[in-house]
Amino acid sequence: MTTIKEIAAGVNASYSAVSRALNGKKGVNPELRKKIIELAKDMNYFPHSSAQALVQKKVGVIGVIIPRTGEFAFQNPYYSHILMGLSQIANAADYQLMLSLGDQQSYTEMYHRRLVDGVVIVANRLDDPLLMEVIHQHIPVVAVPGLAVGSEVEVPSVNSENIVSFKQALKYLLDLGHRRIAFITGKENSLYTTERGEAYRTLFKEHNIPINEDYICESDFSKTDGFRLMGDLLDLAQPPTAVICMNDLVAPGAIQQIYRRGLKIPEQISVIGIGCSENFELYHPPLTAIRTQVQAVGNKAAQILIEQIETGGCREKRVIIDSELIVRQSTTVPPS
Amino acid sequence: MTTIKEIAAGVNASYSAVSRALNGKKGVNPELRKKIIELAKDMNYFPHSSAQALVQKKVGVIGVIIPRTGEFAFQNPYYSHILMGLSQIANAADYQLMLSLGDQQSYTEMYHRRLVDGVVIVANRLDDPLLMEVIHQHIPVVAVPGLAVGSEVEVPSVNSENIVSFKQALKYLLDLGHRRIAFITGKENSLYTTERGEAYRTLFKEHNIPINEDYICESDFSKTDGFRLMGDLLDLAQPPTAVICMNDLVAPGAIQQIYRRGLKIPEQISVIGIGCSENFELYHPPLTAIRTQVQAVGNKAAQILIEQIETGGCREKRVIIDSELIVRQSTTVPPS
DNA sequence: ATTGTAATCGCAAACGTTTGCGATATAGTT
DNA sequence: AACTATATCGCAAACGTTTGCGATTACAAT
Repeated sequence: MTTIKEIAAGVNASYSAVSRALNGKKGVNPELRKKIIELAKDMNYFPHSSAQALVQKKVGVIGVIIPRTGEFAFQNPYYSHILMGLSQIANAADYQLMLSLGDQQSYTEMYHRRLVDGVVIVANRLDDPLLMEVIHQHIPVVAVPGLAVGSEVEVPSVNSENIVSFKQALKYLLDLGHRRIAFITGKENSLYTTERGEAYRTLFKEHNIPINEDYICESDFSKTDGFRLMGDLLDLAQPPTAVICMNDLVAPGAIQQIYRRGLKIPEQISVIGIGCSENFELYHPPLTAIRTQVQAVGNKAAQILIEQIETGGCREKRVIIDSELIVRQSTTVPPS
Repeated sequence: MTTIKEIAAGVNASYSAVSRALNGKKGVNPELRKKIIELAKDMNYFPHSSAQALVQKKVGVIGVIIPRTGEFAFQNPYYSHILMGLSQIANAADYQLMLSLGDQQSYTEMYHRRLVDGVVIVANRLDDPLLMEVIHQHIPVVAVPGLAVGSEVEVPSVNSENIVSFKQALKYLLDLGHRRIAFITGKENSLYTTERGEAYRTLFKEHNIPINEDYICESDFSKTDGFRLMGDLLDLAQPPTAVICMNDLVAPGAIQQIYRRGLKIPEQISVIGIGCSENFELYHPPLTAIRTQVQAVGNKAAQILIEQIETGGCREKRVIIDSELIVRQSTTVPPS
């Protein structure tokens, strides 16, 4: 471990000269600076980040908290996309990512211990206790996907667009002639569930179509649950002619159930997916889906958080990243 | 930010008394200790980790480096399982996880800057340059999956069992009567590719079956490539009657290609997967697969790394976690 | 020769901990 | 009463940086 002192001794200068030289600050003779920089490289010097953090009051780390709701929530490609997105921006701004899986870690504690300069909370529950802690503290934080609009607490958040694109998908199915449209949604208190559920209900009301509550079923976001619930749907006396699946896990689960029953997609049932998967066109058949740009969500979240850390403020309180419906071959007119 | 000094002032004691009390060390009067602990809680005190790191010469963070080989290598559930496994053990031992995606971060730099106490490198390339850096330094490190046996460099590593289970799967297919057995493998310089490829060749030689090189095709581990290569295989004049897929991404890609061609599994082609997915039984049909216990790999890797950090040594140089073949319904006798 | 200006440089404090060591106090033993 | 053993406690150094401030120097302008 070579320190700044050793370099100082090596060139017969003071610590401060070395520090200034290495940090590109003025006040050090050009040729001394050159000698310092060379020696530092020769001695394989790296600044001790803890020492820096102590005096700079900043560690250069942002925490990423992913609460473990089910056993394997982290399995969801949603999370890897978020992480990729965060990583890109954070690294470019010289921040590291500290990952906290599971529920044991309080982000408040991470911040108070100065392990991190700020935190992005990937919380899918609207009433997430971790998220609620934020109210009485003012800690740099950004929530993904954030709280519902009109919620009493105000937290900067980034989210993919849920409502317009979902209505677009529904409308597309209605236009094809579908009326028995199922929606395998997520857990009750998730923002996605709330927003899309409302979109479903308002659109049906706008079109004066009665809502069959049997067609809206709550999953735990998992493939297993997609499989199970699709089974329930197909067991109904009047099974749906189309189904929209909440995310990248529910869709393959549901599709596998459909094939298990020996049904054909889209001839006997139309399927629409939602998610960030790059592989929808590889599905059998290629899957009509709402493409959410989760990586872009991660990008934006990192950007907003870093802005908070460095300026103390935050211009954008609630950012929404576009989603779009891409029609492929898993949807067609309902069977007659 | 409440510091130890403020607490000391609050109870009219010295910093050292507070420190000792809070760290459960002896040498402080029980009732003073009680007062200190109470006040610390009241004042919402948390130790400043950088200050601790400076004096303890340890930051309590382990780095996880996941080199970005393709654009989205991180998509692979392999990585989330590793992370879950690492997280479990690390958190239990009061370590945090620092995640470095992409190739820009040198783990050597992470260590030299004292951002981390040690590093686990998730490298799938045997000649990974990051992994090679380790040779001349002695830094606490563990590689997943590690280098080939007999490699000149010796790095502690953890891996899932590749050879025995793969031979078992092959033998199972041979016993069913298959001779045209394809293997969609990974990239050339990956340990998995190497070990399983060798297993394939030796077993075929042992059984005096000529090896058709067309049946062994290298993927980039992605679903897209699984899809593409399965297409190539089915285009052969003598297409295989069975195929083994490298990982959790290649298998669904290949299966989707098979369905795209209108073929039936397993009647027309048998499929075996390999991976850590919990969802093999949800596949259509339920997928015969080698189940690798990647989360357990992560557990072990964390344990070994922490042992290195804390004791300086490492008893287990190369750990292998069992894999097992689970026969489900995607395999049967070859079509006549 | 004097003053002014600017650049270079080092001292020392500060960041918030932990910890060895010596000082003091208390209790116990003879 | 004298001594020992033990427990409690604070001082101050140490960890490796950064940085404000004052000191020094050089050089030009007066």
